[in-house]
Order: sequence, then structure tokens, then C-alpha cells
Amino acid sequence: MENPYRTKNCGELTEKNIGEMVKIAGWTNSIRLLGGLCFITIRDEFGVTQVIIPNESMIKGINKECVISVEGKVIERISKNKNMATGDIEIEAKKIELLGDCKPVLPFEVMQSEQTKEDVRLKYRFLDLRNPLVHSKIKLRSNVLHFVRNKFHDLNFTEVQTPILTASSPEGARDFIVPSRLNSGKFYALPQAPQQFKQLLMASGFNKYFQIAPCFRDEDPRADRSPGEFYQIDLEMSFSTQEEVLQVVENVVSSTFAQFSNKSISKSPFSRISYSQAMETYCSDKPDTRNPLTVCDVTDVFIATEFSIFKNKTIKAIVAPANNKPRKFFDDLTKVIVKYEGKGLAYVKVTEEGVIGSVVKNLSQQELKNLLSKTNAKIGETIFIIAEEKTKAIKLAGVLRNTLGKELELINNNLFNFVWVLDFPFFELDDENKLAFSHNPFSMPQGGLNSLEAKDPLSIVAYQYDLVLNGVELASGAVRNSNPMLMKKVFKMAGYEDDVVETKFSALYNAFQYGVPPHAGLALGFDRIIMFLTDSEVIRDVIAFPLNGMAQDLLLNAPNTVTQKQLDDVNIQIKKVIK
RNA sequence: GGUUCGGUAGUUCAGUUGGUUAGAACGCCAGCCUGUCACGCUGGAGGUCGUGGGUUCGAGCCCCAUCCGAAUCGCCA
Repeated sequence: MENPYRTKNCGELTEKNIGEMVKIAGWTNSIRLLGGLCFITIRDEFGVTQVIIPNESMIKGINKECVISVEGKVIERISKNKNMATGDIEIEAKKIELLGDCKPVLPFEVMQSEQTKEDVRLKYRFLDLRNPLVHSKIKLRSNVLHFVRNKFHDLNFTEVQTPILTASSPEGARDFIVPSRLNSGKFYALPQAPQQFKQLLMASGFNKYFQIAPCFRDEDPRADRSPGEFYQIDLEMSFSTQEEVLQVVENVVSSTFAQFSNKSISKSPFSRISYSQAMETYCSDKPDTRNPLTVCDVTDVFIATEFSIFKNKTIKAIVAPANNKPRKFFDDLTKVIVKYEGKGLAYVKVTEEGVIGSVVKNLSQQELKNLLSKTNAKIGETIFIIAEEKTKAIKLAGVLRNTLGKELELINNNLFNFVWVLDFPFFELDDENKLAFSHNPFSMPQGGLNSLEAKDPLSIVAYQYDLVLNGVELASGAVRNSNPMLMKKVFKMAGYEDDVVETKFSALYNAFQYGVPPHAGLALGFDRIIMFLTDSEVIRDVIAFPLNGMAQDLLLNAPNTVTQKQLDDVNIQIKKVIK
């Protein structure tokens, strides 16, 4: 039976359909009254089609964004529009039916919604999403989901849905908690990641697992970080090595980016760099490898300096072609450093006449000579120098490298440059100078028990790897520690009581005593992948119904108060209402 | 929690040193217009200048407080 609303969509009619009687339905995109003659265009997800209205009374009461169904004959246009996919034809309306009325004054013009303030767009997200430019990003997200899912099924991964109502994890980000009615006074936590479940799946005999998994973290947002919830492509493989995980992920990532983007992609195998090498060369564990600048450690050049600002400091230098930049350029850079709580930024310019700059007079001839030879700076280049306590110097040098790369336009925006960062340290020192897990207590220390017993703990590295794309951490994973004895050992080294593993991680600890295969895995930030593929600066653009910066849903008005009955059910009393 | 920028018509914005009735564009309403496609022309409606207090003869503008939005730092194993 024929659909009562439409027989064709708004994107498919061409010259071939001339003469046919058709019905199309959609939103009124524009209305143009030319006196005795009038045109309207109808938009749906597939495109826009023009309708010619022989009698103006036929569209009485119809305004923009009304949903209508138009029945009529496809005719050739007298004046064609080359900028329109359906620009050769139009429909001569015989009958118009109003299916969904629309208020005459809209909160914003649909076709210009991207120019509107974001809180208004979010409140009327259904209107915003009618804009083809906005709409297409969510469509692309759907296509990528489909593609990735198929890809993993083709690779014989099993898709498993893990619980949303689960237990609070003892480390990591702040949990979202959900009160339990049946267990008065107790709470679920929403998963920050399906980490423990996927490892349990390995113990359950699932050979390879994947899931496009919702993850929840109650932390403040950023432009590229959604408040509250986000999605990961989560995977885990049994009897697997690091190398095998890396290969699978490269396969999926390369094919996905090739399928959905026209930009060039770094060839597989992606380049690899150790964590320590990345920190040395780029002062970052997520370097933007499109940026040609590198960081040079010049601490030893100033080891005996008389210059108080450089004395007893870790000193990092970056050489960049910035000599001809105006004073403001250097002042702005300094502001960036100060924003990151740095004391300042020194710089010297290498010119035909020698080395100039405000700090030059404080440095000895020998120091300047050594600085030039160590950094290999050439005439026309500026040496930027950061002198701080070690951790801060590294951080600021990383910030400076990114800022210089951007401001000096050294970055190829048409390239996806992937790099693996490998061999993350297993331990680090915390604020109190005590040994702590640097990433993930579940990853396998390289060298196993031997290195735990014999090596300096800070020199032990883990089978822990990140996939970095253009300076963004796109994925993180590890070979897991599946040995209960080793688990206890590393927790003990990190200063935890003997029973912490048994109590806090009882599920894993128990399961691993009943035969678990060695396993490894990784999780990719799905929303960030879509950001890259749609060239979006803001993560909200790739989410159909995003929360605002205060983690509020302006459309459904969440979070909201609940009734006293609901509170009573879960035995909760609100202490005080903070407005 | 800190910092920066912002909040004026439905939307995007302008608003001079504090001075008459707060403007523009788009949108909306009415009229005109037979090939438009960002249609055009004429006219019109539309404002608690985020909110509260203060200074002043007089506040959109200055001061204080507060709310809201965005970015960012902290935070995000």
C-alpha cells in the first residue's frame, strides 16, 4: 500500500521523473511569493525540492518549518538552478496537506543555527538538528558506528553489553552514583569504563571482545571533553600480545579514517615512540607529530651559571623561526607560559650581528656558545628558553612547543598523523614522594616479577600504550596483569595493605585464580574520532543531545529535583538545597 | 574552586565622555510583485538593556553584589 505522506523523498527527483505524479513530504524550507506566482521549497533528510504553487491560497496558513505533504506533477523548470541537486525540476502542486504546524517566529533560523548562541541551540536542539550542516555530523556518527561495528564483527570480535548500574571503582575520576531502593543506603556507580568486566570476559572464555561503550565520569568539561558521559570503542583480546592489539587497532583506525575523511593519513604501521623518548623530544606524552619543532634539554649548559633565573633549574630550549615576529608575539607567548603558572619565558635571537635578547647580558660568552652549539640554532632563528623546576619545565616546554607550532603555522591541517606512545612507566612518585601507580594498576610491568624485585621501581615500564593523533590521546591500552601474585606484589609496592587487592578488586582477583588467559586490550575515544572526521572544534557538535558546560540537559531539564516519595523510596534526605 | 571574555528586539550585533523617544541586519506581520532560488519593493509591530542594589539632576554605559553562558587552569587512574 502506498505511503499516505510521500512516494518520493526530497533529494531523489531528477529530469528522469518529469511527468510523474508524486508526493513528497518534509519541512517548509523557504516561501517566495512573487505575486501571481509562488515557490516553496521542501526539505527532508535527503535534500530540498522546489514546489511551484499555482494559487497562493493553497499555502495559506503555512509558514517556514511547517511539516507538509505535497502532491503534484514533476515538471521541468523554466529557470534551472545548478547549485541544487534537484535544480532541474520542480513539482507543480495539486494538493498540499499540513501535517505539522509550526509557530511563525522561530528561536533561530534553522539554516543559520550554527551562528546562534549555544544554550539557545541546545534548548531547541530539534530545530538545530534540522540544519543539514548540523544534521550531517550525527549522520556521519551513525555511519562510523555501523562501519566500526561491522569491522570488529568481521575480525571475529564478540560484542558484549556490560552493566550500566555497577560498583564504584576505587580509583580514577569522580563517580556518578545512583541510590538503590532495594538496598537501602547503598549506591550503584555508573561505569567510568567497562575495564573490570572486559577482563572478566577474558576469564569467561570470550576470545575477543568489543563494545561501543558508554562511560561516565563526573568531572568538569572542556571543548573536547563532554561532561558526564562519552563513548569508547572498548576492546580486549585473550592470548594476545601488545603487538597484536596494536595491529588490530591500526587496521580499524586506518580503514575508518580512510573511509570517512579525505585528509591524508600517516601510513600504517604508525610510527612508535617510547614514553621517555616522547618526553625528551616533545615534552609531552601526547605529542602532535605534525609539529616539526623539538625540545632540547640545555640544563647542562647552565649548570654553573651565575644567572639567578637559570640557577639550579631544569632548562628546556626550543628553536623556532620567529626572529621577524613583532614584540607582541613574544609577549603573548609569555602570557601563555604565565597562564600555566610559569615564571616567564626567555628568548634569544640569533642574528647576523650575533645573539641578541634581554637575557643575553646575564649569560657568559661560553654559555651562549654552548647554547648555540647544543641547540644547533641558525641565523634567523629564536631560541626560546624555559627555566623551572623539572616537572614544570617539561610541562611548559610542551605547552610552548604546541603554541609555537600553531602560532608559526608549522602544522599541516590536512594530515592525520598517528603515533604510538609505548612503554609508560609503571610507577611514579606522588606529591608526598611516595611510590604510586602512574597509569593503571592493572597493566603488566615489563619483566614481570624479576624486574619488580631487582629494578629501581621508577625505571620499570609497563606494557601500556597510547595511540596519539595530532596531539590528542585517541586511545589507551595495556597488556593486563593477570597474575594474582603479581597483582598483590605491585599493590604492596605502591603502599597498599595486603588485603586491598582481595577486597577492592575481588572480582578480578578471584576470577584470576580460576584460570585466566593472558590478555591485552585498549579503548578508543569514539566522540573524539567523530570530531576529527567532521573537523569539529567542539565535542557537543558530534553528540545528538549534548549536556551544557554545567552538565545540564536544557531540552529535558536535567538534572532536576525529585518527589519526596522518590527520595523516601531510596531513603535519602536532602540536607540543604543550594541554589 | 581560580582566571579571561560575554549577556541589549525572536536571532546576530552596534550603542561615542553618563544626556531627548535605545538602533541596524535577518526573522515576523500587512500591502505590492508571474521564474524566484539569500527573490525584490513599501509600511508596521516587536525591548524589564540578565537580576538586585548604589552613585548621579539623569545609567544600556560608572561602582558593588549576584545569576547565566563560553573558553581555559585545577581536575579528567
